[in-house]
Amino acid sequence: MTDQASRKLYERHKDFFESVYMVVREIPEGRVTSYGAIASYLGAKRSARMVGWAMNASYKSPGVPAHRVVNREGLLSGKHHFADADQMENLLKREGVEVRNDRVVDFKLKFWDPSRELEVY
DNA sequence: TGTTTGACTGGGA
DNA sequence: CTCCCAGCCAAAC
Repeated sequence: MTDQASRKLYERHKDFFESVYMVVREIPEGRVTSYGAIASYLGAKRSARMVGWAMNASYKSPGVPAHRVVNREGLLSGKHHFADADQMENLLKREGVEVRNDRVVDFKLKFWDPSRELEVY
């Protein structure tokens, strides 16, 4: 591996959580995306779990709408990490996203894909 | 220092 | 539909 490549890898890793937060902050109200879609946009397609870790620590960073990130099936897999068991669902419903049985209704329609909606820098 | 555990996912049986 | 697996890698233990 070249020096440049390893430096790039290091930089990407160092800023990964912050990069995740930047993307999540761009999710419009009333829309949702998935851990994998964010990872994919950041060039780490197989690191969806790391996006989960980032969300786990997201309370430390202001203005990160963590409730708009769900899993690939539209399930609210992170609901237990919010203050109340129903907070994630309530936040979504408040902005017009219907939720039934811990799943986003019309997930396909509400889905916001950063790879399609954001410019690649 | 080694192992286990996940806010995950795509593929396969 | 269910179940399993490999790949992923930071934390926690």
